[in-house]
Amino acid sequence: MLHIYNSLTRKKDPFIPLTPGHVRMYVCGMTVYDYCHLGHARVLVVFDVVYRYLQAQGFNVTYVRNITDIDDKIIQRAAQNHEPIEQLTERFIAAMHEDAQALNILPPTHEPRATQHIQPILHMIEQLLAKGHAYQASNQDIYYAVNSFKDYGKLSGRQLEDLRAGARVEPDEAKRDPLDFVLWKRAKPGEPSWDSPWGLGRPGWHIECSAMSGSYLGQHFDIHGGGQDLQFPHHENEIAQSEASHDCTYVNYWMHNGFVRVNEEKMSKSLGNFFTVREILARYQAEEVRYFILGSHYKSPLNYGDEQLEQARNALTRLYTALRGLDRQPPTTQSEQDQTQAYRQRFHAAMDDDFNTPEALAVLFELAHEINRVRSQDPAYAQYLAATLYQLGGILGLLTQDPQSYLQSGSGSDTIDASQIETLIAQRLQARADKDWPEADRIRDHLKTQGIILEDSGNTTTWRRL
RNA sequence: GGCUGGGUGGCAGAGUGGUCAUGCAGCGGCCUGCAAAGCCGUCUACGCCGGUUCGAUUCCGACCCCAGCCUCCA
Repeated sequence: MLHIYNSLTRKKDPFIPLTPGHVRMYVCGMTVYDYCHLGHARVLVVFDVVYRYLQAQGFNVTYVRNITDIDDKIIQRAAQNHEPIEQLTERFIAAMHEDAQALNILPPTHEPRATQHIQPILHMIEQLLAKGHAYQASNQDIYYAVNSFKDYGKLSGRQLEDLRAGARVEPDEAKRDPLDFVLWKRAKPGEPSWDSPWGLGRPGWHIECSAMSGSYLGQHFDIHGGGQDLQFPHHENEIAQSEASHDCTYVNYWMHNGFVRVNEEKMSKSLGNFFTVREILARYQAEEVRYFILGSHYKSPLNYGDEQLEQARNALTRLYTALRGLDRQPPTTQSEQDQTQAYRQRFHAAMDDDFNTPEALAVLFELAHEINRVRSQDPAYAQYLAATLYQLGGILGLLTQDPQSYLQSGSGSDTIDASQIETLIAQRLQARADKDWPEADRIRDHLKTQGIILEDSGNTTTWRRL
């Protein structure tokens, strides 16, 4: 049975969806004013695997991942660029979709945008006002009154007192309590705005997720995910908003993925030490990036570096090398299933344990090893194993390429093309037939300097890129 | 200061109260014209100090160290 580490209970809880067979999941997506960086890629990949695995387990999954397309940073960036806000956000939404597609991320069921859900947002704010959980301050902004919600702090394990002690007090703010947060912000001249009972304005950040998750998943749903840094205050505030307005539990399972680090330091926009997905994709294949992300548990820190990406490349090379020449057809007969059963079980046991992808990957390597071991003596068994490897890899969104094309495709600038390589291989085969070893070795060494590795097997030669 | 997570072999990274993680790298062998790939074998571990236990890297306690959140951030 699947167990998920729940940030709310701080332990692994057995996963039982509210509706049998149906999982409703919401993940905080991006604020679109810049390109996705590796941290965003991690969220995308991690929850893509959650989505895929739940589906592989037979659940019907409604997966919602929002887009924040209105906020201070967007307004600021648009002004800097002298660009209309909508043009800016459309540009980066398109870029995000490109990155996601490259990383083999399945599209979520719904991808709601804040600006297209102003009505439900207004409705929720009205409810909160009516119930006394929100108030209009002297500056006209609407704030959530944190002290009106007795469970505030339950997700992040904080006490209101402790939070107040460390809270930064902005002198010009009209809040009653420094921890109160804005639900509706009145528009300044020139800013995008929507009409509301409290005048022209725009939503605060936290309210959009409460409103949109409610619209698509209902007031109480199964899984809510996002980066660790959203646990407080964003998710805490979402709970406060949703539970106060609906008088019911908001979410059963909270999942938070760890950060990407560079040199043991958090990769973030404020530190400026981030790498965009497209920068990385210029140097490594998308599948290698995906493998790199899944190579550590989603809650652990993930240290970014060339060495790590190269290790991912080597690891994938090993898997694809084992798969070369074998078929991806899944086993169909009972006996085929039985022969590979132990591997499936171990893979699922790993994934059932809070999506332990590193351990699941280890099972893939054991399959690869077994394939290599038996392929000459028992080709039929090797074929079942290969099909299983493809199938399990597919649950992680890996091994979707043809082995030949993976092994022969480079990431960066290739200096030599396939037909040139083939020509040289033909020349070398002749040299080998003539037992002209120095010439054969010369060609092989020459290709090696171009990053091409030759592999002889009998009287055929295959090649791959390093 | 408060609250979360962590500290595993050369590197990355799982896990477990007493036989193997896994990948890369190393070493020896097989295969090969030589390689590559692969196979067989093999070496480097569990922050520190106590405690529980027949036995602890794994459980408990203290300590040290690291990262994160407490302010926009995936």
